[in-house]
Amino acid sequence: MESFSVFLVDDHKLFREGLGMLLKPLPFVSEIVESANGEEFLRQIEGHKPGLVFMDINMPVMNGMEATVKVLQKYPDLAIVALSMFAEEEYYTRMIEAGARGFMLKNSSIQDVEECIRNVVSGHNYFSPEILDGILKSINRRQVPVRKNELTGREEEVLYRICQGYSNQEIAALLNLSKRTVDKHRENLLLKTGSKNTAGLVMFAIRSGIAEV
Amino acid sequence: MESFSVFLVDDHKLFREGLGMLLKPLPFVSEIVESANGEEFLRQIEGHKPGLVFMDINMPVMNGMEATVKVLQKYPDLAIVALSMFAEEEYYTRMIEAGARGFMLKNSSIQDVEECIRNVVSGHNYFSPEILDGILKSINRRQVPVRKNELTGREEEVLYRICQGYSNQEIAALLNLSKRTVDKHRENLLLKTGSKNTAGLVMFAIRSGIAEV
DNA sequence: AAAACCCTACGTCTAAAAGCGTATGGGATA
DNA sequence: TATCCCATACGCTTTTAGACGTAGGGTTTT
Repeated sequence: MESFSVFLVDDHKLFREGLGMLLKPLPFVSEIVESANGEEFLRQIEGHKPGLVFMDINMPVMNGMEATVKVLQKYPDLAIVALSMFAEEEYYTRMIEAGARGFMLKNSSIQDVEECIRNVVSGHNYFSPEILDGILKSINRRQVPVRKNELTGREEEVLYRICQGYSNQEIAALLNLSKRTVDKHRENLLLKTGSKNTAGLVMFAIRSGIAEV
Repeated sequence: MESFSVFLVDDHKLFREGLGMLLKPLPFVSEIVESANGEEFLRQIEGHKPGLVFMDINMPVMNGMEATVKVLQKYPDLAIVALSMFAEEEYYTRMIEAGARGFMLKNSSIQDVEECIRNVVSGHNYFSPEILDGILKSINRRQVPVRKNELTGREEEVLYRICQGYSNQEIAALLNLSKRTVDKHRENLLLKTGSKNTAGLVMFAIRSGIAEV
């Protein structure tokens, strides 16, 4: 295997640096470049094309899904591995759609990472075992052929405010809308996210990065 | 400075290993021991007393606050530094109460960590700048001298169910209580956590580790 | 023994959320 | 052009949550 440079995109510096130290000794890693978020990554990649990217999902400014979509428009054969704390369906389905070749949980070992790299740079995929379990499960309970998610901009905005503790009335005032409009957005949010109440909406928002804990 | 062993307590293996790689070269670090959660840590510390502990807060089985309280009962002079993703008041106040000597955010640099270690092992404290800001702010808005938090066992249980999306009625059935009792617990939860509605409760629960994302 | 705290439980009232349906104008898209 | 999706908005009903208050029986702490 030829050696190549690796990009680490994650907003937590300690994690980036630590992972960098783990990767540096690997024989096929020639260089490591760090980015704190998707936007910084898109800037740094110009004239500096990596062989592999480890991409966090939840990041400020620009998250990993957006960055993945954008960078693959320009470099369609780039190997991207998503990094996440959570084996959450919403995450890996979106990242797979975005074009990521692998999905690793942050509680993996460095041996797993090494195996992942070998697979991914040779054109294959790699998914943490927990993710594979999740994928199989989600295939089994696929009663509805309809896709549920993908919120509209307004829905995300309303959801974000809900997580901040605002009531529909308050959100309406904030966004200059009728209270009944916000009611409707909330109704659609419950439907799309498959939640049955506010608690479910908040959990969804955090998992999908719309709200931060 | 004499050299000493360092414990890393965090449920994310990659983070542990990475931080370990960063710490290993430091001259005063003689050995690194990893634990995946508070319980494992308490087992491993027997006959293996470290000079310093980096303790994650959100962990399964036993979280960082509980582990800190317990280990300090036995080794009151142990230096413990909390590690967290979030500069959240609930976190650092609890960890400070528990007896931690420092609080670092996971987006710190290894230089910060080194400074932190120097301070803490010499008996001083260390807090990330964001934390210090938060502490100052919280002092400024201290209208109420009353302590708000510390939930009872029942309250935590109810809160946990709320995060799972259960209504009060359903929780009552689940725990064999009157619906009105659960109403009351929920009311007290709002009061103690300073939330104004369900969304706030869920956010609190996640930050404090009562619910997992 | 007294005080403090916890868990349980009830009553009443208002506000908010949730579950339905309908509808219109605008923009993108097929 | 016709179709689809989005954002906007309203009506109606039921369920749930939130804001007060009170109170007994139990345990733990002082």
